[in-house]
Amino acid sequence: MRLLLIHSDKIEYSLKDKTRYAEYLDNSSKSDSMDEALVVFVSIEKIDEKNPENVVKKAIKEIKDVCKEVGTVNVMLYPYAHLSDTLADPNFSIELLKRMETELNNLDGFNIKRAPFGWYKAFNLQCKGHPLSELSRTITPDKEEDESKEEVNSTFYILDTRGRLYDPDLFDFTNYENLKRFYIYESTGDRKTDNKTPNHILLMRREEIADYEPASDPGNMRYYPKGRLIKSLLEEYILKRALDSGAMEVETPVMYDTSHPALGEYLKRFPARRYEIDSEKKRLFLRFSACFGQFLIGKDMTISYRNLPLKMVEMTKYSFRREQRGELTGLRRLRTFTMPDMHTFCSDLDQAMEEFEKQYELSVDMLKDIGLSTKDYEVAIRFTRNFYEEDKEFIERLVSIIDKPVLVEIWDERFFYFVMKFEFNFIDKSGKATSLSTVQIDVENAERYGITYTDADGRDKSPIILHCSPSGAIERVMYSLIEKGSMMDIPILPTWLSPTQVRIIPIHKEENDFTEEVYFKLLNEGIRADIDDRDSTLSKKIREAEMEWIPYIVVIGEKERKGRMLSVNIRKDKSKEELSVEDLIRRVKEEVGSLPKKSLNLPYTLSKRAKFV
RNA sequence: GCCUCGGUGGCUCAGUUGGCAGAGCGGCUGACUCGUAAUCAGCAGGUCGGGGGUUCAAAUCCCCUCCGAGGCUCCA
Repeated sequence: MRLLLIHSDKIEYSLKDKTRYAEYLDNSSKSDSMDEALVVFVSIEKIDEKNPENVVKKAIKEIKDVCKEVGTVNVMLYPYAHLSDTLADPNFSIELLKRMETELNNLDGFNIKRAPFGWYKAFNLQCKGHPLSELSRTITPDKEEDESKEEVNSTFYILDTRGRLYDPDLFDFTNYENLKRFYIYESTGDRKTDNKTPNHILLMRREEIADYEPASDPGNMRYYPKGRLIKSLLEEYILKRALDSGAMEVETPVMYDTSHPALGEYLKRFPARRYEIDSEKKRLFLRFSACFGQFLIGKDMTISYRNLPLKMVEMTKYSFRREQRGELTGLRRLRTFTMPDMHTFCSDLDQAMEEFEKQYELSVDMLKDIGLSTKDYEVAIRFTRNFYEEDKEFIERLVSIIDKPVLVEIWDERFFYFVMKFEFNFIDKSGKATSLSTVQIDVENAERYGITYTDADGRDKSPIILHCSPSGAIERVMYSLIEKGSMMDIPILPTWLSPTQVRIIPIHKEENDFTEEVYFKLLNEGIRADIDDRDSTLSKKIREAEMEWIPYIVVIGEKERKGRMLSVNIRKDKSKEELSVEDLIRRVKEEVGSLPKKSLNLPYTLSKRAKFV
């Protein structure tokens, strides 16, 4: 809806001819006028049809606010098509205008008039000409409130490793502080925090990992070289593990037609807020996961029961969710993020559960490599009551894999498109829970998308689909690692993810040759090393290397040069050791193991490095 | 989106009842040639987030707006 608001000394109009869309009027109202009035010229637009209540509400608020500002209570609503080139259907527009009129009339102390719709009119308007006397407003509807906003009836329990289900209020949370915080976080509205900026936000900037980009939309970050490196390593690792587990990598579009039948239905069941963009003929939305892309591929495939379980994966760069402004927090919650999204078509529930368990174990294992052990997150398993009664042992097995009590949520009946899901939740210092890995058993979408496989009996059947993000969003993994670091006595990243793995600090110029020799040996072994060649003191260089969380700091002075040994500060255990270059190489390589290696994407001498922050 | 709080050199922040925009770090220049968490001195650097208003005078008061943090809500 477009509004042009003119604060006038007087407005008067008279009707001339009808257009095709003229609303019916008796003869009494062929002309009208109003003194000292806010004239509101209105164009109702196509997009308003999506959520009329909401547009009316917002428009009324605007008009009310402007009236207050200019100090008038007289309002003339004046339909005016020329403010927009995407007009709504005329019948819809008349209804909407009438509604605005009614709503305004319901406000106390206002005098409302409305000019008729669909007539050629002559009008005279005397604008007051003060600074606020001419205003325009564009009102767009919020996305229609989700139809699925009804109450979900569910009950929380704690399930321990011996298969005992507890009422959380009766469970002894001693030694399970985080589980307790997670339960409180999930079950109550109690989200009290220390009101401080989260550690990872301070650190992501100080460590030159990521930063806000005010020139973009909120929740869209920029990544500096170190951040890009960490992110890229994680992406590579996570994708590789998914492929190794048998998934086929695909790539699907980031935008889709809002009016596609299957997508429209799904949008209602997954009510994430979308970014929308206009193309010539279509209104498109940016994907919030790779579900549609992979389902649409699946629909066109010819699948035999012999092919199942069948997995597709995509590292979605990007997924978009237009989260509410106040929900965005650093790397924890974004509007644009990177997420591995894997879907597995399974023949039946038995196969789905078998796969579910494998993917659960895969997730545990991946997080471990990434540097998050089972101590670092809490497990939630959620399912319908039926499901639990029929498959108790299955759920108990999941608990035993994690080997500590988990939070269980039991839904009275199936409410979502899935019958079961788990998530691993990182709990940060301020008690906030953030989901990382998750798998859902979807019993609805195969049918909706027309995905079928041919079973042994020759009949086409709908598969059950697993949705899996084995690590959760990459940015969230980074958030968790940084937050975890900030809670450690000596913050550190896993060696394979540390941008600089070895910092070499020569003390005098005389050590330059040996320093370079060490550097190139490390480089040749695929180890990310750099040299602090700046004109500064040793203490200061050590301090700065420590603040960068560098796992190995090598100091080279006269003694080392002559003995061809290295004095190495090992951050992990705060120790200092004398190592040969070969020993150092062996240690680093051992720690990195088969995890991805990438070259340092910064100049290898610190004197060449500019500051990003 | 709503509520609360905030935005001052690249960074972190001070700036009193409205009255000449400051410090530390970083950068640059020079000195120091250094052995494990900040060597010393000098110099440069600011449309006080943006727009409008009040005022003789606005970083400071008012309005609008953008951005950030926390909360509500929600999630990968």
